[in-house]
Amino acid sequence: MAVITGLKIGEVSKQTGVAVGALRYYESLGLIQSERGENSYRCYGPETVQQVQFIKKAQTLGFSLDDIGEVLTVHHQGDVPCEFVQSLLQDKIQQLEAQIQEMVAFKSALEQYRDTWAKDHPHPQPGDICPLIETVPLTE
Amino acid sequence: MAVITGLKIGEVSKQTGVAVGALRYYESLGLIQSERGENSYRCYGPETVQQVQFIKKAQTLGFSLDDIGEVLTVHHQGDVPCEFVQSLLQDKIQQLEAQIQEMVAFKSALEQYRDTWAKDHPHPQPGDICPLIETVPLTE
DNA sequence: CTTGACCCTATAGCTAGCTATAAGGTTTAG
DNA sequence: CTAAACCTTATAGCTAGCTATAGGGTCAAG
Repeated sequence: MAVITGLKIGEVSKQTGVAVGALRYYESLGLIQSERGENSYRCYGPETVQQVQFIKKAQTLGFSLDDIGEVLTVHHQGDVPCEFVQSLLQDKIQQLEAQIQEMVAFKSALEQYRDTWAKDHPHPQPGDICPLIETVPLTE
Repeated sequence: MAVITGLKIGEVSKQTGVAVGALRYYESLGLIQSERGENSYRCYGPETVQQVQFIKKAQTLGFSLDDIGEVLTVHHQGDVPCEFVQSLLQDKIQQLEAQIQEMVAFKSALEQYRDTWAKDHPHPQPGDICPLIETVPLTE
């Protein structure tokens, strides 16, 4: 006879390193499930630990809880979500690349301002708060 | 006799392109000031337009409203805040560089996962949700 | 004289992923 | 038997820079 080990939320928390409040939050989002004992305590199966670790791992890859929920939905439909995960990952990589390029361009712009200002300090106009910033164009 | 032109908040909004609510928010943070007419309407001097544009320009450089508040404090103390602005800008550039490096490293890690997975699809373990994600180590 | 365009304050909501708190019920160790 | 250590729900708060809404007062044109 298999011993049915129902885990209390604090035990899941200790085994995964995820805070009790966060676990309840995941449950409110439908990422994990629990039964209730007669005390109304949440009662988790041992597979929950793996599921929570799955969430943590997916988070380290930059997946949002929303993404993870979609992955779990695919899983619960009985499908293997690997293809879906791969396409999500590819999206993340592309978004990251776009953000990096934006940030590099922005950094260059800031360096331009810094260097221009260092060489050729702008002349204050009457009423100026800071002539450096005042030279920045208004982008509408 | 100089004509005293008191601007109403909607006029400042139109001249700067900044929403009325945002202007009230800036005022709540002490970034701009107003007098009140007997109607209790805010009444702005014409220099307010330049001040709001200053805020917008500083924002395009990545300064937070908090930063901008500090710059304005220096200004209101009668000092020219250019040196302070330059040091803030240098900080921004360095933070940006650090973030870019983080993101590049993270992107490489994701690409590694993607490429490893593409070559050598991991074998599902019993209970796995998605073998791809399951191979990610738990970072504690 | 009324209608619409303004203005006011105060509060709630948005993003994301939680944490913290209040106000209680349960269980377990001593 | 009591106190600590759990558990429960519900709500508020955090970041930043706002926007949106409710519920009102004021003002200008026709």
